[in-house]
Parts: sequence; C-alpha cells; structure tokens
Amino acid sequence: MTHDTESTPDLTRNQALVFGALSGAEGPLSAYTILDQLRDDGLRAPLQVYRALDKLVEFGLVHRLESLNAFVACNHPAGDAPGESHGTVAFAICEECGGVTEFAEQDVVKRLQGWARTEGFHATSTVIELRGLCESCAPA
Amino acid sequence: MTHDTESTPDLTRNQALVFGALSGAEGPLSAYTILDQLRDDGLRAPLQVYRALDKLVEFGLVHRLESLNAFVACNHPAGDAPGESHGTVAFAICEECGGVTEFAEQDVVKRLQGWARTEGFHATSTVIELRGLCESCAPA
DNA sequence: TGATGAAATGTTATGTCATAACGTTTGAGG
DNA sequence: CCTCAAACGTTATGACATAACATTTCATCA
Ligand SMILES: [Zn+2]
Ligand SMILES: [Zn+2]
Ligand SMILES: [Zn+2]
Ligand SMILES: [Zn+2]
Repeated sequence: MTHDTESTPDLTRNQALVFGALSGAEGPLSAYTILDQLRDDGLRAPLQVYRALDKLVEFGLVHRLESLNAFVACNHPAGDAPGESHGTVAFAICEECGGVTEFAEQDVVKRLQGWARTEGFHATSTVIELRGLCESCAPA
Repeated sequence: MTHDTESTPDLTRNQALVFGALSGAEGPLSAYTILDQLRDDGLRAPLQVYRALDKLVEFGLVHRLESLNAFVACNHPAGDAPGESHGTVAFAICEECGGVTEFAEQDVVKRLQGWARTEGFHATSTVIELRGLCESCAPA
C-alpha cells in the first residue's frame, strides 16, 4: 500500500493495462476493442476488461459514454486533476472524427439539481452527452 | 394520405403495434420485450421492431433512453402535445420502480447551446438522463 | 509465520442489444 | 397498367455485457 488519504489508488495489473489503453487512445474505446489491444498482454476474456473498467470508473479515472457504449480516460477540463473525485460532467462527441471533449458546466448541473429537488428525485448519477460535429469537422 | 402540414403521420401496422405497446407500458421497454409482447400480433423478428422504433423516434412519438438501451413513449411535460416537433428534453429514471419522467429545462438547454456555440461544436442531438430514485421510492 | 478473508483473477458459457443482406409486398402517382 | 420508394419478412451475424464457479493474490493479525 502507498498510504494516501483519498487520491488515486494503486492500480492492479489489469486495471493499469486497461487504463493505459484508454489513455493512449485518441477517442473512446469499446470494451472489446480494448480487449483486442491487450491480447498480447495476456488478457483473454471480456470480463477481465469489464471488471477493470468498473473499478476505473469507480475511481473516477475513466468515464462511460452511454450513447456510445464505450469508455474514455477522464480528461478533466482545466481545474482539478483527473481522478480527483469530481462531480457531474458533460461530453461533446464528434460523430465525424470520434473526438470527445469533457467539460463541466456548473449552471447546467445546478439547474438539474434544482429540478430534482423540487420533484423529490434523488439523482445518483447524471448523463449529459452532446452528439454532433466538432469545430474541425463542421462544414465551413 | 391524410393531408396534414406537419403533424403526426399515419402509422403503419407495425409502427402502430409498437407504439401501442410503449403507450400501454408503465415504463421503458427494450426492443426485445416489445417483440415478445407482439408475437401474437404477428411480429417475428427484432428488425421489425427496430424499424418501427426508428420511425417512431424520427416522428418524435418515442424516445430512446441511452443509459437503459430502452424506449419510452413520449410523455410531454405540460405544454404542447406529443409528436409536436419538440426540442431537447431530459429524463429522470427511477432505478427502483422503473418510472421515467420526461421534462424540459430550457435554461439547461440554453446553457449547453452556449457552450457549444463558444466551442464551435454543432450538436445534432443531446442526451440528458438522471438516474436515481423518484420521490415515491426514496427513503423517508 | 502461518492462518484467514477480501479483492482480484481466469475461464467457460450465456444473455442481451442491434444490424447486414437479401428478397418480397404495398401503394401512391404518372 | 407501370414504376419506384417505402415498408415488410426472414435468416444470419455482429456487438455489448454478465452469470457462475474455481483459483490466486496479498494485506492483516493471532
Ligand atoms: Zn472526468
Ligand atoms: Zn470532429
Ligand atoms: Zn417527448
Ligand atoms: Zn421510483
């Protein structure tokens, strides 16, 4: 163990492999794509990848993109570092180049929390994903 | 054809069957659940359901819940009627009872549009889904 | 140090969601 | 009628995710 009060935990071998694959990728990867990339490192079965992903998501190092059924390494918008327990974030996903931008809009989060409060809804997680074209890919 | 300028189109047999199943349901249904419910009506294959769903979503009569891989009949928050071309809406999904509430928060949409504008991102669709417990299911 | 229990791992099989590819039917408009 | 686009039917396949069970790892502590 490497002490720590509440920072990023030590990763196991499989977790480190999966996190490495996601960190090195340009865009989101599916669990099976990750698996294919890690065959040479000894991974054989989807469950090995899914188990690592579950933990990485729990640690806040990786995010799942619900509208893509895929995963990306956390790329925190300026401010705190990845892995720091962070609140609700949003993603903009380019359908042309596959690029994903992670961003935080506190006003959006506050508004949704406001709605939840007035409705008595107790949110445990919030998904915000924009689909479209990024600046580079949008027509002039 | 029944004329119309831009209202809800006539549904084909399969579309009507699928829409009926969703309208009668208490919560979201997966395509395969819909299929099972419509076997007696002659539906045999997933594609028959998926094709109908594609159209119903296009018409704005049905929404796909990305975080559930399931579908719900549009249940517009007070204002205009289902099927009226409507903008971005959000969903609150209860993990206990399965209930789904569709709501519109114009400020949220505006704020996300603002972000997109400043980043040059051209959004074509937006997913907003809260997961948690509805008022009835939340602990006292 | 050696028992022990929680967490991680390995492996096989299965379940669930979605689409490719192809041919046929339907029906409005010319 | 003819034609063409849209909807339909069917089989096969691809893509995403988990159940179930046996084994290993390793920090903790008697
Ligand atoms: Zn993040
Ligand atoms: Zn792009
Ligand atoms: Zn709606
Ligand atoms: Zn509920």
